[in-house]
Amino acid sequence: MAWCIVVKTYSHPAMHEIALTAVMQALSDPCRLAIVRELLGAKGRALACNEVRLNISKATRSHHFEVLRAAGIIHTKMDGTKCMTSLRRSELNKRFPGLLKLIAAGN
Amino acid sequence: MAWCIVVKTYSHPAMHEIALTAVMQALSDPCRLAIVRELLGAKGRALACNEVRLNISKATRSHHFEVLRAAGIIHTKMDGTKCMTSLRRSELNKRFPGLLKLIAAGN
DNA sequence: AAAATAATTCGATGATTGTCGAACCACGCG
DNA sequence: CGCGTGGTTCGACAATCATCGAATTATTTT
Repeated sequence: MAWCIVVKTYSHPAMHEIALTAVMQALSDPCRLAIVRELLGAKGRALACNEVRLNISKATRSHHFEVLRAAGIIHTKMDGTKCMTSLRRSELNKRFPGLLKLIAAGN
Repeated sequence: MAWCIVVKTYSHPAMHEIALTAVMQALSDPCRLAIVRELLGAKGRALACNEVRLNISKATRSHHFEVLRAAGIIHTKMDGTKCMTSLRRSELNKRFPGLLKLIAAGN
């Protein structure tokens, strides 16, 4: 008998594959910018997706996290029924120095 | 007899009116990013719109400059038949410190 | 086993966007 | 004056995007 353990995983692009335009695009939506800022405020702690306060449906929320993931900005990992999200801080700082600071300061 | 001297002018938003999302949005297009980089390379010298090399039609070009202008990134001024474009460098550096450096470094 | 929880996937829909050609306007020059 | 140059404006069109509800999957709790 064969076993196949199915675990949901997420694909994260390598940093060097990421274009600045993609990052800008991802951050051009107020919801997504809010998500990133929340993560910045969490000081490195990973957040469950639903921990981020947003007035949008589950589906839309999932979509925004997907976009941020594809843009290389966040990292997602399943943990039981929750999915824990964190910023790819050090990588972003290496690839796009100043970006996170810009976002944190901005307003 | 009444005179009405009609001169084409451009409206430029004040810096404090500009949201980071709008800036990100404007820079999320490869053409527009290329324009900004060209201006960065011009070291403060204002460029005529058509001086920027782009494989797009006049109409599209005009559109992109309009978007950049609305986002507060460039400043445009008529000069005879040409329109001269320059970066709003110091203002951008004040409002969004690190942004221009990010764009210049990016790749 | 059933219920509750957390999140993704799947259409669908309406809005925004990038692109273009064509028409247009203002200026400077012969 | 008429023409060329530089740029804008106006539809139009296709593509992308944000948003949602409903169906679905996986896990934990009861």
